[in-house]
Amino acid sequence: MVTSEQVARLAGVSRATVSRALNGSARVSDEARKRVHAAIATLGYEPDVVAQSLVRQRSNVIAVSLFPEDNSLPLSHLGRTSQYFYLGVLENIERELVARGYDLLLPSSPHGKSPENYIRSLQTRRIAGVIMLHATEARAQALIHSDIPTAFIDRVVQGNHVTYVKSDNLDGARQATEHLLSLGHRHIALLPGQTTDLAGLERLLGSQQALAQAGIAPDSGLIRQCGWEVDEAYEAARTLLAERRDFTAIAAGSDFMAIGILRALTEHGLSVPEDISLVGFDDIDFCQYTAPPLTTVRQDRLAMGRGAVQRLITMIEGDENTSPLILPTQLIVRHSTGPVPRKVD
Amino acid sequence: MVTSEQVARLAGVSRATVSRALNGSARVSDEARKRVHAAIATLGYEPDVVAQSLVRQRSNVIAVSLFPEDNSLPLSHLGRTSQYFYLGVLENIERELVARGYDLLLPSSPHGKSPENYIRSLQTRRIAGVIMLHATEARAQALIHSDIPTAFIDRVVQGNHVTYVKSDNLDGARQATEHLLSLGHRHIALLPGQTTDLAGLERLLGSQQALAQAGIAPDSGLIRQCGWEVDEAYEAARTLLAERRDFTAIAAGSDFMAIGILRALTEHGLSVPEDISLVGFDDIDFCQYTAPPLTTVRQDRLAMGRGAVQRLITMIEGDENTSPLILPTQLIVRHSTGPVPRKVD
DNA sequence: CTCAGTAATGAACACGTGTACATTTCATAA
DNA sequence: TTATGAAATGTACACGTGTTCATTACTGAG
Repeated sequence: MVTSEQVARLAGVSRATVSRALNGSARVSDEARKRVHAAIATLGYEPDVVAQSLVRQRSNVIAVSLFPEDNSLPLSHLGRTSQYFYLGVLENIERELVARGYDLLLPSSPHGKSPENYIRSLQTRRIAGVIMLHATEARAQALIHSDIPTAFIDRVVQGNHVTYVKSDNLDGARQATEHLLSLGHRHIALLPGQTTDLAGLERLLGSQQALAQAGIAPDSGLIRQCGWEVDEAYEAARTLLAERRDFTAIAAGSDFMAIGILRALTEHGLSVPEDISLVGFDDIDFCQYTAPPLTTVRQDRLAMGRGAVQRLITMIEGDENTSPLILPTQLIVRHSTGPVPRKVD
Repeated sequence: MVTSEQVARLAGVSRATVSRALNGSARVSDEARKRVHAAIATLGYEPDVVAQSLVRQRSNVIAVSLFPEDNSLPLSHLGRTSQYFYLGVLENIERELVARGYDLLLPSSPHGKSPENYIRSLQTRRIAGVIMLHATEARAQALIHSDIPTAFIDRVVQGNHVTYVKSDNLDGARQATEHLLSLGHRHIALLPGQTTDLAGLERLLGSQQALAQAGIAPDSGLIRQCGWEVDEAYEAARTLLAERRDFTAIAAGSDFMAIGILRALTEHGLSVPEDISLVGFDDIDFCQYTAPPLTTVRQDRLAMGRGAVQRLITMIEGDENTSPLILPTQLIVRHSTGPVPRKVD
């Protein structure tokens, strides 16, 4: 390991000058600066990140929570399948962090700890900030009340050192529903996902707004609340079909849910989009490969990751109050939606 | 921040005694130990991980490479879709690391750096060890020749401080092919994936072994080499169909490839498994939700993650030569395979 | 009682860096 | 020439921990 001491010796200056030459802030003569950089290049010196973290009282590490916090449960409250969406966000978070000189730590702490211990474990690691993809209520509260800068994804929060990034779920659901309406559908079943999650609730409201605007009376029999998982949507769709409800289209709360619904429809002898139109949400990679390829609402994973990092770093660097970011969504029309079938029976 | 100094003061001992009481090795009187633990509980003390890393000359951080190293490319050489498989492995790596008191860092270093800088950046972070899911040749070589303990996944390596974990791809492909043979198939097309990757090569060889053992002459016209991506497999399958080859089954190198193939078959008016049987590889979550649900070969992601962590930690703790781990694979029969169709034409 | 030996403990240094403060150098104006 | 100030640099301390080495307390044998 080559240290700044060796660099100083070779450059014929003191260690303090080396440090100043690197961190730029203080004034160093051009002469000395040049010699220092030459010595660094010769020796291949890189500062010891650990020692820097100790003396600066802060590391360059950002903790990102991707996995469920309780490892006794195989599923997170948001569902295993949501990880596939968040993986895309994570990848963009990673790129943006690296570009800005930060490291990414997974997970934020040992599982199963109390919120207090969770915060403490972040502190003993000198974590500079946190990005929350999956957060339990307890941890979210703990972070909000701590002074650790945190960016939440898909969760609305308020306070100092805290902000959030989310998609405009309401508008996305509205777009999807309006698309179905424009195809002539009037009886549209809604399976918006877990409405105790904000995302699910907003997707439900967005669809309802579009229906109301089109002058369609709400039919509570066509609204089904269920979890985010494929199987749950599958079961909900089966129930809906068994009840012989009258509908020609379904708006799903996520692509994985749409996949479950698609399966239920197919098993029931219905074809998509000839008999029933189907819209998903998220635009995961997989959508293009279902049969038929899924019409869906795209969430901008790149902007989500970048936006979270950019806002988090702003907070870390001192700007305590950072405005949240609401990202536009975009309807992607593929082949799971079509015109209303003519009534045969 | 509560420090060991405060604990020492409250317990009425010196800081050295506190340290010894925590790290166990040296002898401390029961009396003192008890007072120290009481003080720790009262104050809620947790050791400063950064300071520990500095003095121990080693952190408790394991770097895991999940994402492609060159962020100018949207795809890794192993393909974007392989991330979905490795995400499952990563989750198990994370759990096992946390259970053993280690942290997980993503990524291992800034992108686009030379192998020398890559190693140096690991060293300045005092990284205890590395798990490689996606590795370019240059980085793999750099790690092998460094003294940083490294566990490779799906890559065979030899040397000190280095070991690997992989599935028995050969046997898996053999199982899949034997399954097709047992259903009466004699004309089996092979799309084993990227055969410049070890996994692809082994899957090809496994299938060929099974065919040879059944006394079937190799038909090079039924072997198609292509990349791991859905689209590549889709195109390869289309070409195969356009050539009007005579086959009743396809063994794919991955589930995502199978999805592409399934699409090509469906578009060509063929149904699975009535006309053509199809086997995948990996058993990603998605397999259950294709139409029809995919017969495939399961790789044990839990054992893969655990095995890599367990072997890595063994190396970190001093046992330089650790044997590799070859994991058994398991055929999962769903509904994409069936008996040979009777010849109609 | 004395001496040796051992268990327990504290003082002090080391890890590699950033930075406040003191010191030196040098130019400029009175 | 001398005083003044700014610019550049070096010295020394701090960050929080682990660990060596010296010191103290205590036990048991002679």
